Amino acid sequence: MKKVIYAADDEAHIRELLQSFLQKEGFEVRTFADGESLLAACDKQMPNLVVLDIMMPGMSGFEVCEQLRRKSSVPIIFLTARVAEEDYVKGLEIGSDDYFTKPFSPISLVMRVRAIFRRIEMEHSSKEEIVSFGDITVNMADKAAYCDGKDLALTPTEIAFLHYLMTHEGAVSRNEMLKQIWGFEQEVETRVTDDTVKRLRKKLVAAESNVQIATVWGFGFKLEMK
Amino acid sequence: MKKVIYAADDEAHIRELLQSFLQKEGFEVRTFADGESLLAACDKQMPNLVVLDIMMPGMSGFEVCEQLRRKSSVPIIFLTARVAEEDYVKGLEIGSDDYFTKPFSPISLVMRVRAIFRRIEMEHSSKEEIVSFGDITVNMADKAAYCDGKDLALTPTEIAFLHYLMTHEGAVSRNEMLKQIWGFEQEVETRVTDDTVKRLRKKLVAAESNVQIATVWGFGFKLEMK
DNA sequence: GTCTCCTGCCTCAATTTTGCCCAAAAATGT
DNA sequence: ACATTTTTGGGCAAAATTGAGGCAGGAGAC
Repeated sequence: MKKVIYAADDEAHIRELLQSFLQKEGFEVRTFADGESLLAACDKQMPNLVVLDIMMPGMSGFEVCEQLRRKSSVPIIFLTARVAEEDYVKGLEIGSDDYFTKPFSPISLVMRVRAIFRRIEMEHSSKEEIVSFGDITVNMADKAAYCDGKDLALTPTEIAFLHYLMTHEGAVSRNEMLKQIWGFEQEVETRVTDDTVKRLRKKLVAAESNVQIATVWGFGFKLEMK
Repeated sequence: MKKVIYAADDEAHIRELLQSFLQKEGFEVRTFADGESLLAACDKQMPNLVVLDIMMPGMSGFEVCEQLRRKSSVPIIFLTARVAEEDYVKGLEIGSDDYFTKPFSPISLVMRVRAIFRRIEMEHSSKEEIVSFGDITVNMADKAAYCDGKDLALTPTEIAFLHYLMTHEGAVSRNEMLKQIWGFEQEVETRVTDDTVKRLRKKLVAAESNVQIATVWGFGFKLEMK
């Protein structure tokens, strides 16, 4: 899914510059000659990032920013011809993410945009929810496991089992599994772990993963790479 | 709760500068003369933000960043004496958040730090009024949802449900929904979520949206694009 | 008062998961 | 080599979960 970027600037050649450089990076870009039309477009669909010139006829970039901030925390980058510190400070105070002084280096702008998106994605994916081993990735937020990006279609028990194996170094005993995943007190046959392993193995083989579940004889299981 | 900031720089006067300005802003600041000691401190307690000089004896700022990124997505600001573009790019590529070229304006740094924290808080408090996913845009101010700009005519419960799904990454459990949208204490049948999903799906299909609500078996739901 | 719409709940059918049994295979001990 | 213990894999059916249609009470509009 392409990231959508809206940009407002009254100077046509700046709009062209933004359009061409950001589009070349694979973003979907829409430019506007003034803040009002950008705001109107946001009401229909909020973009993933906004670039605002500060000095514009009609609403200033600051005013547009304030309006946007009532509805959304979409990242905003200001463009300014003035270098006065107070503008900079004011811009950041009302919630912008960055600013560039004209003339700016397009490559720097692109880099900054990518840095902002990377930051947001990192915040979202909150790291420890996603673990990987070999070509297998388990995403607990999605409650799903993937092999090379392809969904393995695991059931709740299977996901829990695999995730436990992946987050615990070395071999894991059957009793530990029964305690952690099935609940200690439950009257389940000790062999249920084997059932889950059986089904997991089948799905791993079907997906041609380079990961396999090895048996630790008389003890439990551990993950291995072929 | 004070935000904690760690900073590493081999130049004493830079450390003093950072210490005094950031402390004055109400942050808890600890400075280190090299990257190793900063990493060691992170093992004890991860700060809310890290400032790294790139050129340091021992580990470079980049190396410290790479180590940190294995454990955390803590925001990182680089300080550099060099203006070469490749350094900038490299720094951003390995997941930093920003950079400053020495000599830098302390007030600018402080502003940037506050902007980063503000951004994180906004992300967290997910009180977004306008959010989009695929061709769907939900505007909580209007209590309306649009598919490509066309009103979906959703009811209050449906709007709340869809908005919650859109503002929460990954799958959402039925219990979470019941708690957040129907209110925990209420004695509602667990299946009411299914009812809302049923009705939402019907409207999404009718609007020919590229968004669909996927079932996470035994857990809840999540948004997907076709 | 009447009408419409929203929403929770019920039921039945279809689907999926999962614990269990059993026989064969593998590993271990004597 | 032989007996014993453990693991494997197939198959099965009970249990759990979900989807769709329909219904009715209640809030709000007219």
